[in-house]
Amino acid sequence: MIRDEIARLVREAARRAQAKGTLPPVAITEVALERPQKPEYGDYASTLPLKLARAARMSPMAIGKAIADELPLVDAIGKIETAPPGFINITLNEKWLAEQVDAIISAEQDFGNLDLGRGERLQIEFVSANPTGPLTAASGRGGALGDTLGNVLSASGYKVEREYYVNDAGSRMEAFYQTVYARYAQALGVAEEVPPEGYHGTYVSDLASETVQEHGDKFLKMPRQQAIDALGKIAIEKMIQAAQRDLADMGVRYDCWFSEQSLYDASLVKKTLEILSERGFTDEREGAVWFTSTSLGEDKDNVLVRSNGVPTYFASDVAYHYDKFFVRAFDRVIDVLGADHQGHVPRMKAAIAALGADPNRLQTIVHQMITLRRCRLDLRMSKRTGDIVSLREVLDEVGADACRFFFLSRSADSQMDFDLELAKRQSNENPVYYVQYAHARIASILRYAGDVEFAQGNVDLLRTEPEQTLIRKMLQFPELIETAATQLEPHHLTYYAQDIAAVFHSFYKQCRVVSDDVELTRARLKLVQAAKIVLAKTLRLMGVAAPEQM
RNA sequence: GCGCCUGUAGCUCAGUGGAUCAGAGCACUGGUCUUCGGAACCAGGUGUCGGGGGUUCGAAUCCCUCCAGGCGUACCA
Repeated sequence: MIRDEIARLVREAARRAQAKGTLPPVAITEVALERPQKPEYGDYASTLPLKLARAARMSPMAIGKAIADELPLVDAIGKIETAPPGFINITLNEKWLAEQVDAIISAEQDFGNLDLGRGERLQIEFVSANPTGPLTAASGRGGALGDTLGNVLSASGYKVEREYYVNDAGSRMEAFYQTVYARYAQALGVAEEVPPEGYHGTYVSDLASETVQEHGDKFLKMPRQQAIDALGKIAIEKMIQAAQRDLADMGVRYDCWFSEQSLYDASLVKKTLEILSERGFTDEREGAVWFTSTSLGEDKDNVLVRSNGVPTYFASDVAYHYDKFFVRAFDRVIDVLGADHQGHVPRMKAAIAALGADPNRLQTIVHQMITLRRCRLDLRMSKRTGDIVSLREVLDEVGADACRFFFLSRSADSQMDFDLELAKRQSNENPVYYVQYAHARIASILRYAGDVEFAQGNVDLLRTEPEQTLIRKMLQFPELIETAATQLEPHHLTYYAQDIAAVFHSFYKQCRVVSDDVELTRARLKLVQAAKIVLAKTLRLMGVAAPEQM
């Protein structure tokens, strides 16, 4: 991308200045170009002179001049200026900018794609909510983040696999199974109590009656424990399918739904425990098996196998990550977690190190909690009490597009309030509609232009300020992808989408596209076409629809 | 107690390895339209960047500390 190209030129210019002796031979630090916010400072600015000043024992302005003198005036660069206290400001060339419209059109949907990943195999795991209840609105945040990040990383040259870890094993299962059995029995008029540690939400009753409809009372006729297991499995299957539906309706797709139970079935949990043990990272105390993470700098050890012989969730999760790093051997793994699981991160990293892999191959995105409100009241989010707002409800009320956009529009680090009533009431003012409207408007212009043939349009005519501003904004797109991919911060997309929509609307207001001037019409149709490509791609990465009309 | 995250305009929030960092949207007020979609455009900001210290030529950004909130800190997941 052009920014990196210019950074390279600046670095080379500095080296040339050193070769000539106009700049002392000090180490050239990384040339990071900034994007000035004021147009008069150009498109890119280098602070290299300020950074070198101390070591070079020269005034930053003099360094700036020495470097600027060596900068070649390539096609892309229109103007080079040094500005106090020591900036090198670079303005892109108008003609070159105009020509980029053709470049965008020919790149089409590949515009902005990068090759940061070089084909590296990367797995991103997200949501992975317990299947013992419906997905909550909170899962929507993980879904939007994970899916969008997956899109961005794919566009950045990674070979991405998306995965949902299904916790279909472990101690919560039994409580859920018991609950299903009780509700099933109740649906058939048999008195059974939901255990206190069971799941009290009404959805279990719904599941039970559904099962009665499909299977009748046959489970009451078999041995109790057998019935509990059979009913439980049916119910879990239904819950998983519901989760798949919810996420699909939000535009989230997975390559793999990975079963926790399968780790036990394949004896991978056992094997992983053996490896940890062989490598000297386990200890037996009070009848339990511990992972001695303190030896790896952790503040505490963690139980792998309880004194009753049952492995903990942590044990199977270590096995799961063993599978990720050693069996399937992904180069990189990203786990998207809610803040309520943040404590899991350090011990998981320790476990990966203990297994013999570089823990830096695991990255985590810990997103903060969301607080749901309805009519100013906080809503609890617990599956066990059943007092939840489901993702389904949010999708139905707010719509998938607005929902995704909203979840994405804040950095994962910040908590967010989600007032359902507000989200509904404001839906017409939601930024997502502003962005989609810009896309629909573009589509409309292209429809209006009808059969005007503009493939041969001369983009060199696009020299006015609104046109050039739009082009500049489009050229920021690859930089945006890079930021989102390297920082793992998809929220920047929503801001960019609003920016480019605003710049387009402004251009539209000032520049008549289809007019009597045939040549200008063709050139501007090309610009509009390019804007459509960029806007549509931005929306697609976010998983938001780019409507032709609305 | 300890750990992670957060505190920026009335509200919701951006601000990518300091300088060219005081920003956007919403809300509010006032303008713009004889033609391509007005769900639009243009104009309007006196904010101790939670408080206080520190480093520096320069800090919303880095360090320390205090305050406030969220989440962790289980032989739960």
